[in-house]
Amino acid sequence: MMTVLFSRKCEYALQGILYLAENQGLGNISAEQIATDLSISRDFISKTLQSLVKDGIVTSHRGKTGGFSLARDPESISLLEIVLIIDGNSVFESCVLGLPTCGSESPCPVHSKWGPIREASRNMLATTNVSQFNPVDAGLV
Amino acid sequence: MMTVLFSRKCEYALQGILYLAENQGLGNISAEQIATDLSISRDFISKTLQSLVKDGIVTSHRGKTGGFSLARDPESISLLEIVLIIDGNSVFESCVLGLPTCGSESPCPVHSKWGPIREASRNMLATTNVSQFNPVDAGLV
DNA sequence: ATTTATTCGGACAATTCACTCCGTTTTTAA
DNA sequence: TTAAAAACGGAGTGAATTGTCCGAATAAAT
Repeated sequence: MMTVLFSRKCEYALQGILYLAENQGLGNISAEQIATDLSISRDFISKTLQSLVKDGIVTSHRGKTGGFSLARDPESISLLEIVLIIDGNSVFESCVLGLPTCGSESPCPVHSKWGPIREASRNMLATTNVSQFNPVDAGLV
Repeated sequence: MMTVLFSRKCEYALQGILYLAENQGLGNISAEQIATDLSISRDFISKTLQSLVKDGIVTSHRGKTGGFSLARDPESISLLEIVLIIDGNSVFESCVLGLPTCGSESPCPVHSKWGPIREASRNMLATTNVSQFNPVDAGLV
């Protein structure tokens, strides 16, 4: 497995959203520019952002001067929301050992130990919204 | 991504090791029986355990009455050791957003938040040894 | 000795994931 | 009106992972 916790597509979605948040107010930003600045594939980040358009997180405009921008108030967009859209919530509910029957009724050997860690990671993502990374929104400018 | 944190092979390795720990003292246990009890593929768990044989975690015997058993004192086998053998340590050092440059010098937006969670998960695995799951070793019998 | 039951090794098949490519549509600028 | 630049859609490619299969080697039981 190459990725840590999330799929590649999810990682790119998070990177892309954070990039749009950081550069909010600059109007439409093309996939070309995002890809260049993040050093990732243009076609891939383009497709990833397109799927976020369908979910109402991002808006897009075609044609010259077209591109992507945030569709909503950045304060209302948590990292968790992005993760749930792309990867679903299986990360937060599946057994870490892969046991299909693991649960509160028939817990696996590390079930109780893993629970708090899983909750902490979920909570971290839920309480982190993308406005914290815009210099203006975060009061850094 | 189907798995939570570890590769399928690593999940099976952990399941297999825990199974051998639980049934320690019963002599050799065949891949057939392990696969049946864990409801997974016999050939796959067999191959996975074979790789653990090479690392000195598990011993194997061919022929009739052959099978697998723990090679070492179960107290000396931590879950972390298994994970490092199969999946390596990239899980514990890679950026959760997938940014290749992320580190203490140029941290990603969630670097400081993710650090403690990563340490907690690593610590959980490091401090959990498989003897805790043998009824005799754990003093449950 | 023969049969049976196992690990072992290698090759192979299937699936998923990550990415690429190409043509179409849309929109702005010249 | 034409050209350029962008998102969009769909198909296709490559690699890694996952899982299967088969035969050989080994060892115990009969």
